[in-house]
Amino acid sequence: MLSKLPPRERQIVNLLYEQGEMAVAAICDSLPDRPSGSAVRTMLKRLEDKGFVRRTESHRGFLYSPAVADSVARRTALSEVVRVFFNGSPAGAASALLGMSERLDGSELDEIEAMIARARAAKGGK
Amino acid sequence: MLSKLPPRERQIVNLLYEQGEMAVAAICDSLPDRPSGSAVRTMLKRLEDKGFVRRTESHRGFLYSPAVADSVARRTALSEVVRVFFNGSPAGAASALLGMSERLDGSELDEIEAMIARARAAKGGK
DNA sequence: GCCTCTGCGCTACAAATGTAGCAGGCTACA
DNA sequence: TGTAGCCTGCTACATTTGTAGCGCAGAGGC
Repeated sequence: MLSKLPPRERQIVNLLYEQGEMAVAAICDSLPDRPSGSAVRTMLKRLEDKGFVRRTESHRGFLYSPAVADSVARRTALSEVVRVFFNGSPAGAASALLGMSERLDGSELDEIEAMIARARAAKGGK
Repeated sequence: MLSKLPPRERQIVNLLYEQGEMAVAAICDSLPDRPSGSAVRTMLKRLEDKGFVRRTESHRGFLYSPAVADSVARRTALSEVVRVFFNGSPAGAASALLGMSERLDGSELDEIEAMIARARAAKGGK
């Protein structure tokens, strides 16, 4: 559903997913072309209305964070990429992903191998 | 750079990446809310100007296709998802990808395992 | 207590986006 | 060969986005 957002709004939501929680000033600083605070506040309002962002009162002003759970947003984003660019094949996307990273983290590789093993077991077991 | 496109334009480009090459009528049919042909043509013109789409004359009208190579677009899209949702860890994303697919294709799993092996070798070899 | 400094919510407005209508050209076929 | 059907390129216009300015309210310093 993030794909329905206009470019700037998406940038903001992306930032929030990256950082988890941000104040307006921080958002301005992290955004290309440094928009004014009020510009960002307007977007955040719209995003809040659309249900993508929620805010919590903090000691100094508000803190904004994504309203859609990370896990859900991740799933949606991955699904879209898989559908559009990998002909619906998650394994194909995973393969490309591993291929494009220069150095891979050992423990994560372990985890992936374990997943493959499990997948093989499930398939063989049937 | 697809992230700079407004929602509708992105939908169209996504379609083109999925299908490879499409006529205007087919695009209309595949799009939510069935926009009119002229609406779609306007977008395609804009996308062409922006350099995301190119068109080739066909026997009957034009055929539209993505102007940015699939491989490049894939990379870009994956990078963004990885950065935004997986803290920059491609392996993490790959892991999530494998976890979310119900049935995995055997030969692709082989390929992934081979990649892991290569990655391990490269790391150990240094 | 007063004054600055921040941050907030309007309001306003230019630019971009999303959509449709219309007239013209080319194809095919009765 | 006339005419029905597509497809195209404008042009026009409503809506949405992107951006900024203004005035107000609470937090601290002096």
